[in-house]
Amino acid sequence: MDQTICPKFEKALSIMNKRWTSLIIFQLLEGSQRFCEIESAIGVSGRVLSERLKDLEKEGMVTRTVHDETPVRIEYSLTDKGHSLKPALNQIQSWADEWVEAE
Amino acid sequence: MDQTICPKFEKALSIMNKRWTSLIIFQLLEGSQRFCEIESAIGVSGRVLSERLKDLEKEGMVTRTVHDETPVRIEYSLTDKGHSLKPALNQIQSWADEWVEAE
DNA sequence: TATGTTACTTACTTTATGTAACTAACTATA
DNA sequence: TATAGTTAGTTACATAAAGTAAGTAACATA
Repeated sequence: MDQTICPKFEKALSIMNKRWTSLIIFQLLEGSQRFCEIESAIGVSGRVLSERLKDLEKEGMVTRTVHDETPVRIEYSLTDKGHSLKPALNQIQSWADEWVEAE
Repeated sequence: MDQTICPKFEKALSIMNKRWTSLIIFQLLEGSQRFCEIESAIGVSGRVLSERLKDLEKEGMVTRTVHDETPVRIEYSLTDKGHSLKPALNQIQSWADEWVEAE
């Protein structure tokens, strides 16, 4: 285990490479959304979504807002840090458009 | 499980989000390297590295070249498809520089 | 003959994820 | 008042993926 790779870059990948994380952020780039919306939009299980949203909150990338309506409405939205991943995700999208074949 | 997300993008993420894949590609952006070099540079286990390199070959992103020396030397290098991920990885690097704190 | 080299593979353990049922805190309906 | 319905989770259990460490093939050198 050498240390030839930038630790910030490694940290970034350790966040983004966790399954579902990038898709959750991509989804939230469309605007704030509630738990069940994210769940059904990207097909992640509630168990993992819950885990990821907590991680992303800890990383300061996502904000959780409780609206005291009935039934309770909880909104997840991106912080500036979360939003700033947009160019990277767009680059991945461009790569996909050019290199990934449609199924 | 809706289908609101571009399938090409999802496919791209399913490749890139597999643990170690992005780091392997990032490492190979420096030039072709052999198995044990990649292994020690990024700290991936041989078991998984072997698996990932096979996947990446199947996806047409990595080429495996055998040099009949003693002991045998096997070089892994990026194809155009693999190399073209550079802008996306650079964007992640930029994001990391701006937003990830040094430890 | 024993040791060293690279590039793996195999067997086994630990961790991560998927699945589906369950809970809390309410409201609406019968 | 009991029953069912809502969202946002959590829990327990099963399966899949990754880590660990030893083993193998095919050579060469000491």
